[in-house]
Amino acid sequence: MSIDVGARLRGIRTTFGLSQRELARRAGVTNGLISLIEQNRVSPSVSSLKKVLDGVPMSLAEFFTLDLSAPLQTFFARDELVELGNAQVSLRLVAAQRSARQLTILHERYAAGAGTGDEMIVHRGEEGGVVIRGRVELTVGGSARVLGPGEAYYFASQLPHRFRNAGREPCEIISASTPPSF
Amino acid sequence: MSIDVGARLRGIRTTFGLSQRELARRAGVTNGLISLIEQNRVSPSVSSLKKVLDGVPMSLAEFFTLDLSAPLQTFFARDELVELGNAQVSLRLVAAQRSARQLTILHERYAAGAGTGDEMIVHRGEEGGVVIRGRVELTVGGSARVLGPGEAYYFASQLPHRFRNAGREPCEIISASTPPSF
DNA sequence: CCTGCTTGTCCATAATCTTAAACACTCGAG
DNA sequence: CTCGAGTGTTTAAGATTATGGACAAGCAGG
Repeated sequence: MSIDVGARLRGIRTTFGLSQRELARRAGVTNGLISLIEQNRVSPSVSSLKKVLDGVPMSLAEFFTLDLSAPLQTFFARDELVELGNAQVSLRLVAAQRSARQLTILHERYAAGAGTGDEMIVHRGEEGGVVIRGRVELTVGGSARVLGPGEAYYFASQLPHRFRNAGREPCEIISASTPPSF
Repeated sequence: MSIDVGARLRGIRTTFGLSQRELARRAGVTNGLISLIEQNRVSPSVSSLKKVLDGVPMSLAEFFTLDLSAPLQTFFARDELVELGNAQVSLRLVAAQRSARQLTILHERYAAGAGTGDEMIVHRGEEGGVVIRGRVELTVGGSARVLGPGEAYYFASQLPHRFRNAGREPCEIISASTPPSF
């Protein structure tokens, strides 16, 4: 048995903030079983393990796919964001290292007068964001609007869209889109 | 027990062309156990299932990740390739539907009648490619197909596979595999 | 028709897993 | 300190799984 089922289960349970008894209650098994499994003193039957994981909840596939040796990074320092932009437009990607991302989260910064260009952008998915500094002119479909700090947007990315810094100081946006384009 | 472990195991075993006894011998368990598991008359312990899958070989993660109801596409017609390029650069993506790809690309060429030999190849990872000239007979798991120029393939390398030039002229393939085996 | 080899299934028993209950420990409140 | 409620662990007994062997069916060759 090369796979340490016990350590996996314990790691998952503690990650979810559950006690053995609480997990056992949710799963419909006894707390003793959880204890024994976590100590690798028994190799649970697939049906038992499934019952236990249902209490998390988590699928068997997820359980065995989980890579405990390289836990996914949760927090990212400022310089851990990956810069995708240029001198005028800074696009700093969150969790670029993560392989199976569902979201692209960007910290965007536009110099005065800068923007995404005259060409309208069109791609799949949806995107949204919040302006945190400066004034941004956002054009989506036929309509345009200037957004200031605290204001936000959300639209289907199939609609032609364009960003432009409409002020005299740099502006910043936190944006998110799915599926990942970077 | 919502997951049909028995059917999965049987499907995998037959795909690999193994009898219950042969798999049992490789796995170091009894053939009776294989039979009982496949009939879902027992829910094997994780350690037993691991032993059985080691005889294939296949990991627990792969076993539970396998989607039998919607098998991953193996063959792609010319128009099933997804174009990712533009007017200047054409990028036609193979198996765009499949998430989490990590590929290395090869340009392969087989002389008339040549191939990878009679032995089926089995290794870890995934591989795919495009035929650009000639005709190639590709056998993957139980199924075989002759692919011509513009057609493509993509499959998990754990499935026994074999390439053979099925035509009278040399054939060429642009292929990709992961992790790099050569 | 046999013989020999293969296949998958089934059964009694041995081995293992699961339960229920008790145990020891920690922590905070009274 | 003492109590209560929480934690994880342990153990014996009951439930389930795994084994080793027997069984019937299918197939190829003599």
